[in-house]
Amino acid sequence: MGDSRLEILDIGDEIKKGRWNEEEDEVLVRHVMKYGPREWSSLRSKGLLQRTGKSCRLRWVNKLRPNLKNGMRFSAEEERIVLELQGKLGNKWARIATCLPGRTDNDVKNFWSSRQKRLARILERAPSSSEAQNNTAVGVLHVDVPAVMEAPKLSSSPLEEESLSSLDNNSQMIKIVPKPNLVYSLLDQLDFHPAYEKNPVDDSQLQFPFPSIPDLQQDFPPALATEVSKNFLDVFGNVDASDNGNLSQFPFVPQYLGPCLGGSCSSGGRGGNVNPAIFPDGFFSDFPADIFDHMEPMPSPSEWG
DNA sequence: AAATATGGCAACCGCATCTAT
DNA sequence: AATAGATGCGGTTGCCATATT
Repeated sequence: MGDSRLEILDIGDEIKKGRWNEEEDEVLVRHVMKYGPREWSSLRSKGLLQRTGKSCRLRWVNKLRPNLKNGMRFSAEEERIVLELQGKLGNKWARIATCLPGRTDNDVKNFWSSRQKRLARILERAPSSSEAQNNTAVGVLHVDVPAVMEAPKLSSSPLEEESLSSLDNNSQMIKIVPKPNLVYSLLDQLDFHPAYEKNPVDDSQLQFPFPSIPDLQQDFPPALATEVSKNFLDVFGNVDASDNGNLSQFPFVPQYLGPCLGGSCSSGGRGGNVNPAIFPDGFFSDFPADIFDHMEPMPSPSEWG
């Protein structure tokens, strides 16, 4: 293939498709650090990448966004949640993913479809109904066990070992699976620091030291929270570009509380994962489940005035 | 050892919805 | 209100690694 940058130059205005390389990831991450997760099309219009805006967004959302559980198998609990919610909601993968911190709609979709394929094959091989009548127990075992109760394989790959080891024992904080390259070092900055502000920043500013999250919380008490850049919240609260409505809930019902608290995934808009890096599992378990039901949503940003 | 099947995943496509003008 | 562009979602495809025959 050769140097991918030359490749991009060679193809002129053509759209590049297929796998992303490290250089492209780097450009994309820098874009997000500067402008936030939005204006995807500008990457192409500025000649930075030969990718469509959609492709850029997808790459960010599915692979580069902080706190994704890349390389980790679905846990038994995650599997249970997917099964339950798919039963309730149908194929609303984005909705289901909001209840699974670190998982994307694509993850959930892929998980479900491979599960379905597996089930279909098992059913294919299962004894016919007449055969099953002769040996019901075997038939049931073959079909039901893998479909509903299959135990998760734990730590089946080196990558997964690495991922699991990155879980904090007490807080279950999730960190990016470490990869020794520039993209991930940039992402490390994104993970813990506000790498960009309302206005685009110079590349020279995209480096340490940034204030830590606790520092920011001190610096931006709730009453001043609207001063915190939307870009910052987009990343740390996993808010997507169009999530103005969810963002509006900050600070009283922060985005990273997610739509699933209180036992309901049906309220709330798109996006909105709990950010485990900020609020570890169990953080809210001390509160009554319906505590947030009694809070009124904040007006949307357009109404902030 | 080679061929085939399977699982897992990344990324594209078309359509729907949202937002800005 | 109409339109275009941007974004989001769900379905689908194709590639690659691994397991099985």
